Amino acid sequence: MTPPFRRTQRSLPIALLRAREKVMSPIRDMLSASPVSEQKWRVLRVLDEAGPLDQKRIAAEACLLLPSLTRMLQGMEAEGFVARSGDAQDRRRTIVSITPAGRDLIRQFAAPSNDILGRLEESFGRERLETLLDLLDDLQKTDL
Amino acid sequence: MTPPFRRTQRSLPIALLRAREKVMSPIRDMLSASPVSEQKWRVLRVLDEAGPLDQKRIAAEACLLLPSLTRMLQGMEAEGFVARSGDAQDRRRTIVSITPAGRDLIRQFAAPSNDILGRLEESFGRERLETLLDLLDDLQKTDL
DNA sequence: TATTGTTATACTCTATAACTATA
DNA sequence: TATAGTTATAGAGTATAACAATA
Repeated sequence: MTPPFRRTQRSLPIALLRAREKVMSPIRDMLSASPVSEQKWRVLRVLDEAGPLDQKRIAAEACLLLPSLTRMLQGMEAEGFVARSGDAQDRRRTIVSITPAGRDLIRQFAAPSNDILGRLEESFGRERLETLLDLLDDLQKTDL
Repeated sequence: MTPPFRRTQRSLPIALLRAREKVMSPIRDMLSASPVSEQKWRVLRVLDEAGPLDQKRIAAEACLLLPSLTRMLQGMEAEGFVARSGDAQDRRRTIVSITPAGRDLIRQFAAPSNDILGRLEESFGRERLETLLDLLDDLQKTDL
């Protein structure tokens, strides 16, 4: 009788999780010295890069649910890291942008974050890392 | 001034998360019809594959913290999916094994689970999936 | 002294549904 | 009617420390 499943080593969901835990471990250590959670950090990274976005888009980009995001943004707005304003074209929408304080936070942790990923690049190999990122990107775009 | 970070599309932690969310989405739908959470499902998969393990090892394999695992195993034991027994050699340890009911649960969801991953393999490509799994496996083993 | 596992505790995020306002 | 976002609520998992038993 053949086993009903791929071995967990060959299970894509578990492999993705294990790889992510590996990479996130030092980043979590870094973020523990910051005023934001891992999830809030993702929101800041997305806003810093993409510019102002509505909440639905942020939720999709940062892999969060809208109700979770609402709560997080309320906190982050109170802490001064993001600002929210209504969309004049579509008044159902709220446009969220990163503030100077939010950018300062990002910059403050840019160095340690890049150190971590630089070390990874060194031991794992730049070319293989590029290949991995390409594959992950394609996977995300694959029809299921 | 160059941007201080890689684009989030090229950020490994976010790429891993997005890819995982993509793959997990249909699997979560599947598990919603089961009596176990995503995390408990991981524990069952690990036990089914590796055989009886102590809790520290399960936690490492399934990417869970020991206190979380303790609570989950108490529930799973009450539900009859796992059994726990003391280790005669080292009486600090608890050995956990999957029960017949646990295996039944695994088998019950083997087909839909493999369907999902089969569809993925079809659209993403078998060879690229193998490459991706190899890279993820290597990443997990990389020194940081 | 170090390790395995448990308990306690506080907190955060997840998940769903119901609701408001706007389109 | 559908969509964007909020609120409410329940529950599960995360994280840390402190503890017990054993090594």
